[in-house]
Amino acid sequence: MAQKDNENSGTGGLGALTGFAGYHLRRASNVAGAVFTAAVEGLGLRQVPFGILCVIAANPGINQGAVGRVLGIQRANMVALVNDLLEAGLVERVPDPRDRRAFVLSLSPAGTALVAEAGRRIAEREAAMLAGLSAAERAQLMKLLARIEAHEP
Amino acid sequence: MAQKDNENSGTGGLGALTGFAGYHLRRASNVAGAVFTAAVEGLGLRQVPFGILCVIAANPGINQGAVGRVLGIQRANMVALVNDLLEAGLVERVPDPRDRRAFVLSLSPAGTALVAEAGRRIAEREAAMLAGLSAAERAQLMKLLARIEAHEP
DNA sequence: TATTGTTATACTCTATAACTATA
DNA sequence: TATAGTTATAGAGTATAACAATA
Repeated sequence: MAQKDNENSGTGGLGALTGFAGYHLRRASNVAGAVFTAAVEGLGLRQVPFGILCVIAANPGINQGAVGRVLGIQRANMVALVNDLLEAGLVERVPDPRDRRAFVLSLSPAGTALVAEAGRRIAEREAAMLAGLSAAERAQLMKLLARIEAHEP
Repeated sequence: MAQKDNENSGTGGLGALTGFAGYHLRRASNVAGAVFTAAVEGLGLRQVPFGILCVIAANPGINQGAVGRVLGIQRANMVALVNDLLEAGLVERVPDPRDRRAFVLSLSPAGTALVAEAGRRIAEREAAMLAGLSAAERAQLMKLLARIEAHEP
């Protein structure tokens, strides 16, 4: 019998794992993470801080708790992340005059420039990553991912 | 002006992040991870060790370096992962008679039972996660993710 | 020389509990 | 009482460099 040299040809030997969406989401997410890392090489930027910068850029005056809620980051974890961005001179933080518990966040000129430059590079690399997908397939992918993101476990 | 209470209605205030596949892959992967955790509650199992068990189940006699290559796990990180599975009595490891550097891995009866039980639970929860997607959409999702997984950054 | 398994190490991301000061 | 920010801590996942034994 010349068929079936390999127990699981076509699945890479993944076995039951092949059918689980969670596994493929995690692997694909890791690939996208590597694409991100390659794209921003030399900029000293990682995925989560870049996300924070994008949210602040889109919502100047937002406070850090709200940023965390948008991105699904715990308040406790936001502290060090925002501190790093402050120390890097990418974000400015001033007390909120209407709520003395809170701080108002905005991007510095350097932060604005970095988001723009990183965004260009990431878009370029992601386009390469998705080059095998038609425009309709890319739109479909984003739609399907959005529906999974909306799921409450 | 009743329009535009929110700067970015529809995108959740994500700004430029909205257009990046990597962001949505990471968020969707996190949701799937939470679904996994809820599914296997009480089994003492996490995503990566479950993946290892599945690969060993599908490839009895495989060595740990090969498992790592299938799953994209560094050799160095495989050591502690396999040791944990050995200590938990889920995996058996015997020296490879044909290569004295290597060990041959297989599932113990407990490991086989755990993979079966966890697989059932995960399939059930993933079905709920994907309940809003048609069968065609689910197939499309898996196909698109597989193409991203195949990308070399 | 290359590969298997190993140790050591470090960083990123996520998670929980508890505290403070304001609201 | 609830919320904004904070501290401390822990665990999971991923990454690199270097080593010994074997191929």
